[in-house]
Amino acid sequence: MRMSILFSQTLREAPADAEVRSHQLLLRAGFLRPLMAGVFSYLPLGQRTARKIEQIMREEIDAIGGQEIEMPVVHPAALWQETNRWYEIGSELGRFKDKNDRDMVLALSHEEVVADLLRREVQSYRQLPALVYHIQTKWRDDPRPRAGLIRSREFVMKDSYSLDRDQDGLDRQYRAHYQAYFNIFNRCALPTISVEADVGMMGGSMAHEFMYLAPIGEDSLLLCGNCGYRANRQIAVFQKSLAELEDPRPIEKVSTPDTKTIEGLANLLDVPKSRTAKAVFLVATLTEGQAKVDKLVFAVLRGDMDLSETKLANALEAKALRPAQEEEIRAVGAVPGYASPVGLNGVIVVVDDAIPDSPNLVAGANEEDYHLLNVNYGRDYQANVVQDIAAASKGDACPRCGATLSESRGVEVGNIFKLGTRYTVDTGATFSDEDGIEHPVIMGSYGIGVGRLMACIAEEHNDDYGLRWPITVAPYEVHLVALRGGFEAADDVYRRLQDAGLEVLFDDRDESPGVKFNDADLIGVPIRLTVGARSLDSGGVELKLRGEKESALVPLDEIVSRVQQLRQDLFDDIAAGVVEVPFEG
RNA sequence: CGGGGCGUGGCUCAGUUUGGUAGAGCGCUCGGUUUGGGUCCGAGAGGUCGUCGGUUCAAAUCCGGCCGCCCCGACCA
Repeated sequence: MRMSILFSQTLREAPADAEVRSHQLLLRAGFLRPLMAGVFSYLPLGQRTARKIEQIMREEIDAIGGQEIEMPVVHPAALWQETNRWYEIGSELGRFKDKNDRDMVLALSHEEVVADLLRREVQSYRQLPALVYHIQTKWRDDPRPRAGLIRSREFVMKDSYSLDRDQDGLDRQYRAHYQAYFNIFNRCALPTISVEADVGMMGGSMAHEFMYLAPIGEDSLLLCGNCGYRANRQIAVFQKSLAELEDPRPIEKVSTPDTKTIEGLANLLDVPKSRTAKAVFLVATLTEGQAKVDKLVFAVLRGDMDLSETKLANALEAKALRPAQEEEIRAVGAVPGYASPVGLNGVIVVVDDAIPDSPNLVAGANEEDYHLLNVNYGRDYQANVVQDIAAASKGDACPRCGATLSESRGVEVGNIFKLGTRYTVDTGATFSDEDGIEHPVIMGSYGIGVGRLMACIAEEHNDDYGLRWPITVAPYEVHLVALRGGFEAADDVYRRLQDAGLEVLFDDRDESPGVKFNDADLIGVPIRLTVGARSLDSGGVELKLRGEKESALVPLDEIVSRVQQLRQDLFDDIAAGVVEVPFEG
């Protein structure tokens, strides 16, 4: 491609509303342009990198038996009503009506359509297992898009769907994806780890997320340096410190004026936070059939622990949780800052599983400026649910080995879900076994966001001058710069490199050397060639890698073979990083 | 959805406090100059100051509504 006709320009300065490094660079280098919040156009360079990432995904999913298909972006709402997701998912799901006033859905995922295909195409166990996938646009009307492609509303996703007759088959395909995903990320030179994850709106029984560790990441991860336990904080478990065993003592009301926080309470009464009970009020949206009902939920934890809203939502099978308003809390007779489950009616009480083993806690009296001493679960109040609803934190004990957990931030670049029969029962997607008995197909679903992956690669591979693409995903392999006195020779080199099958971005513009070098650094193509009077006088073409300072001078007649060799070396370097990863889960 | 910030040529911003009819740099066009790390000089094009309404002789500037964008939180590839 000749840069004189390339349909994009570099920007000297980043647009003011880009804060994240990858976002700034992708805009400045002319890979992306914004259309509206969370929606972007891909310019030629961005499109080429995205296509390369997609091709890597294609190859790796094909290698584990995937068959590429393409499913529609617009679905009839009726199909989503069958699986209930029409009712369960909120504003994130794009909805509109067609000309006949029929409800329509913009695809945010394709489990429903796969299930619909299944009930049409698959009747027999002989047709299983199978694996289908596509690479296609999704619309998720994210409440808060941010950081460019890291979190957008419209994005392209590679989503695959495994179809099996039994759990063993699902396990096999799940593990195959686990390795394929590491292969994909390694081929993109993006370091990632897998973590145990919540199943979220996909449903199902098991999920892993693939995380690129970075400060800009929005997920908190808990990691054990000793045994390798890794989990998203949403669902991470930990060994809870045990309270001293003591006999329950009688409840005692004490005056605690102006003491609304656990911190203040522990100080005032001179007890550790673990001897207090914390009350958290939330409103949970529960589905009863197709109807949504909001219920006030009272979560009780020990004062030294934080609530995991994900764990709580899972315990209640709630579709949404939000903090309760003060009026809603007072309406049930509780007093914010002095609340406790003692004596409350008409709320759903969920108690963390550390509470029954923690006797004689300090809890609110549901009366301004008073707390109760020696509150005991079972004797003084009951719960609707007793379950682990506490969030693990840095410093907590690893659930497996007891070592100290550390915390990191990560960007979720991919995930894999064991869906089981979550979608196939509702839709009647069944097959007949050898005995003619019908069973629902067992599904898994597996997604990687193309744009987010591209942004993470950009986030990982850049320096003060611009992007530094790994050769596997670089928009071009070679950036050829023509300078004064070298245009003719460069034109010849350009043709010969192309004839040899190399991908070349040729800067044939009438610009000063400084502009060209700066643009080359900004765009970040891995191999740079410079042809000018000076290089020709010294004997040929200057060859330099984007990541390195020093350059080499290569005679004109050797340039094609040298570049081919260098290109191969760069590919080999990345291939060396594609390794077997033992499955942990 | 809660909190904060911002909307002025393609981009970065000044001008708003104290109303008087819009500016700089970059980019773009033309001419010259320069030519190995964003040359320099000159000329030029380009803006209903997000939008609607109000106050006023007069509004980018003051007041109100709406829209959009960004950041922080609750949520996701």
